[in-house]
Amino acid sequence: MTEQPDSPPFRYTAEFANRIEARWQDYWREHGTFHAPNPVGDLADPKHPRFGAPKQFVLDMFPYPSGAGLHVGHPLGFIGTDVFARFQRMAGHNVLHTMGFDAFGLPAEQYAVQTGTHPRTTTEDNIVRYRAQLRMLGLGHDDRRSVATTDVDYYRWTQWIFLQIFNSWYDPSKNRARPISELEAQLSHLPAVERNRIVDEHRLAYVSEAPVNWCPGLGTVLANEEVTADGRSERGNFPVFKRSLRQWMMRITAYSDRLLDDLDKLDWPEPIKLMQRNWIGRSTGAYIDFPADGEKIRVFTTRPDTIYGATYMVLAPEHELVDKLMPGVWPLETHEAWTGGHATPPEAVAAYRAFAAAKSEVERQADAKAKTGVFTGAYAINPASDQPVPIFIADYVLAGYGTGAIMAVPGQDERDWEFAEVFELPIVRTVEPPPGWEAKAFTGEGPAINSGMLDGLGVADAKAKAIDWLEDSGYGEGAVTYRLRDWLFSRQRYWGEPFPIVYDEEGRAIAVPDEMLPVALPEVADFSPKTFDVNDANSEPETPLSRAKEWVEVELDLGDGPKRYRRETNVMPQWAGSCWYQLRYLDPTNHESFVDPANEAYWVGPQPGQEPGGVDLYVGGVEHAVLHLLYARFWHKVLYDLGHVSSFEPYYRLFNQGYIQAYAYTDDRGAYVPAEEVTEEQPGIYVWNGQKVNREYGKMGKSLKNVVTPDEMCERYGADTFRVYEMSMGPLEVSRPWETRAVVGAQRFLQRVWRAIVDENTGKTTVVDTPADLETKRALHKAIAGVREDMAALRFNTAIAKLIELTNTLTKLPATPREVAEPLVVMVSPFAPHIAEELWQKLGHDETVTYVDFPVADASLLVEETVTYPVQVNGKVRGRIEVAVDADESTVRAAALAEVGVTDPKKVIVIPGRLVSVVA
RNA sequence: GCGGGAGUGGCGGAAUGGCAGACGCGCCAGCCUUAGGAGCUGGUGCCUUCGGGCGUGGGGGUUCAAGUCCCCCCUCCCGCACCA
Repeated sequence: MTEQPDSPPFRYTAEFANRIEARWQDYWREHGTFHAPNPVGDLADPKHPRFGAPKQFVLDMFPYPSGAGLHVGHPLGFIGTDVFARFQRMAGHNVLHTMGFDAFGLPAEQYAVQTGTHPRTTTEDNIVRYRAQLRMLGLGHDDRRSVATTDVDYYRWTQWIFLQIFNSWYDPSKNRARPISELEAQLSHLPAVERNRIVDEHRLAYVSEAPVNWCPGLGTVLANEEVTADGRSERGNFPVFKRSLRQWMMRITAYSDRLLDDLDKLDWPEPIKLMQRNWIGRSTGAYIDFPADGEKIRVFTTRPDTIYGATYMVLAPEHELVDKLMPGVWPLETHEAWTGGHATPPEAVAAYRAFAAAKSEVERQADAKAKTGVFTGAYAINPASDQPVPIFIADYVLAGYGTGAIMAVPGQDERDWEFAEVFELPIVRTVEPPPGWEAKAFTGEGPAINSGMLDGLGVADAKAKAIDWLEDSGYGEGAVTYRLRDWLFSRQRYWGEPFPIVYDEEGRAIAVPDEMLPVALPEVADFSPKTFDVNDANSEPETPLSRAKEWVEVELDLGDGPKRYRRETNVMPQWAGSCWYQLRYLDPTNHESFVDPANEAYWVGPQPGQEPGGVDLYVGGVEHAVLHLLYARFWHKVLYDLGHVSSFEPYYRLFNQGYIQAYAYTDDRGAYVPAEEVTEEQPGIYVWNGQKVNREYGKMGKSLKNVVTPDEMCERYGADTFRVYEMSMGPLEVSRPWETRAVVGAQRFLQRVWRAIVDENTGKTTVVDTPADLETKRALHKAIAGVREDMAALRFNTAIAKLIELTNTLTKLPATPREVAEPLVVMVSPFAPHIAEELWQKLGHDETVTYVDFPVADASLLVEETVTYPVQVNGKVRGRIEVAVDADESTVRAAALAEVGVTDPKKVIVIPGRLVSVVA
């Protein structure tokens, strides 16, 4: 943006802003302005003005330093936390705010593969670039505390925490994790081999052979949370297949109840809590065993009260008992519809299995309405009614949930009803529907019928009695199941934390002892993963580290003399590093432990009114609702159980910022055209280069040709303007479109602030020491009261509106009184810190504005002398009256009636200070 | 299908049940100016016969008073998706 040569030399232009911004950024760095003092250790500083003050730990979600760099959407949350952090400093808090980098993971590796450079090189370059972009925005970070997950000093502790998890087990009787040594002690009477087997089966991090999500396109397995509903990888959108593979798992399911119940103690948005609750998916009910030909078919049900209505059973097609129970020939008089037209049960079952396996996830969901299945030829006995019930297989029963088998109760379950209709199975209602009920299955509340001993009981009582009966008779037991599965923790990639695990000759996983940490990621000739055809479900994962032979084969002395071991060649998933980073921020230079207990207790320990402890404000996007946020809570709880931290939740208050989105434009061929060059010729008619183009709304991205970068905004307007614009364009939690041309409004505001205090021609301050008039004082204190409230509630957009209003009253004055200028500068400083520092200095102060007290409103100036009441007649404003603020109700009433000329009102309502409503 | 969130000027958005549209963009008029992607001042919901009328997705309701509370419906976004 070019300025006229004759513009005044001290006008607040973009160039001018850029000059002072660079200067203040240097100042902050040199003075360590944003260093937050720790209670103990390297970062303790008793001379700091906030040493020992009440703390505030303000945290941004760990960014991934992408090769594409930042666009204007990325810093929205970062600026929000910075504004809040600066406000909290001025409100007297010791504020910890910093930023590190979640730098391991697939994208870095993929980018490195594409460019042929080492992931470390690209990652470090990206971090450098990211840091420069962040610095330019004037973020008040304590840069001493910044960490990257890829730092060896950092992942040394990630490995240490992994070993803590590996070396512990969950004791259900104590409902917490305990050191594995305590389990070993309990089992000391057993022979070593058996003891080891039991111990290894109980570890919170364990190896298991189990069906996992294998993604050939990425060459790695994925966690359930990383697979979308339609069976594709969240990253890259490649097909994902279920394969049974030997993999590392984390026993997060042991924590299901605590992860669920402790949500109630957190200050999080309800939708996020709900998403976690749904993901964990606790259901309470019972296991019931149905005898069948010498076997027992165990089902899970949430409605044990309806057992008398179980008229058939359904197993998942892959259920292990199907082959055992299935007879070679159909029983006599088998219903034609049940056989699927096949001559024998084995043929029918094989055909159905093939049919079900061929369906994609998408097809299966699309077909959810039409129930399919086939009779196995076998019968079980309903233990309550003693009736034989046919056993079907059907794909509406999922192998992965509950026991992979259900008792079908068509009377009280819509799916079972539909299936029963298709296969002409008997339907028995065991809960009496309300009179006039004409629909099919009835899932509501009502008395039990056709249910023997349960008849007449309500649903809850019937459930309890049914469970008692099951437990007494040995047919089952009350039970709770969860949707949550254990967390698949290994990845067949290069760019991740190596496991601190070796295998001995027997193949037993053994922890690398603490003193041998870190296990550094070795250099390899080829760090690219073995790639496969994206649809090659039968391909075998091959880890890049397995090719580093001299690293894999290692001789170690683990206490019983030097022996040969083989290293684990999987690496940890990207989520590992972000499970605990906020703790490392607290004590980043500590070499003795991952965080000193005193520093942990000070920054995130339990507080009055904040029982779980944790970060005071955590800001980030909603996309991590069930991934990072669930994993990090789990790790934190393990650390808590083992006594390493005093808080039992990592993030006390969570805030989801919205996204900045953008318009993109396509021409007739569907090709994107540069959004910057598109003009709106008429409302709704967009033109580029003389041709009409179509507008779409969504993400910002290179391929959409609509990226706007903070770099370019800083250059064209200055960082302060950019910050003010982003904070003023709407509430932080709401997504909204970017509009470059509107940024100028923020610049005009800062220019007016500048001009209210500084002469544009001389650069000298123009404030006067004469007191402000009463009206101006009132405007100031009204602003102070409002801004303070808005800041605390993260309502930055309305806070800025109030500052603009205050500034606009000042521009009408011949000169700005100092007693208004100073608080204005202080209140502006969280949003526009550079210009605020510059103005603060011009007002004669030597020190940074960072630790100046935020103004407090004088309550006496918030009350006006007179108040204007609108007078409504039958709900419409018909006039207004001005009366003394302390006028009593009858005075107001009389004045109001006189004003609107009503002599005989039916009713008059006076709302003190608000309005008068007359019913005529 | 279930659950959650949201619908307010041309646009982003303000409004403890109490004057709808704060603040900003854009637009209009004026000032300044060498012809402005600059600055300043003022205006700007819609309709109007200039009295006023109508307006917060639609329709009902509660109330002196509803964007806000209640009921029904529509649209969009997000999550889950045959979870037994």
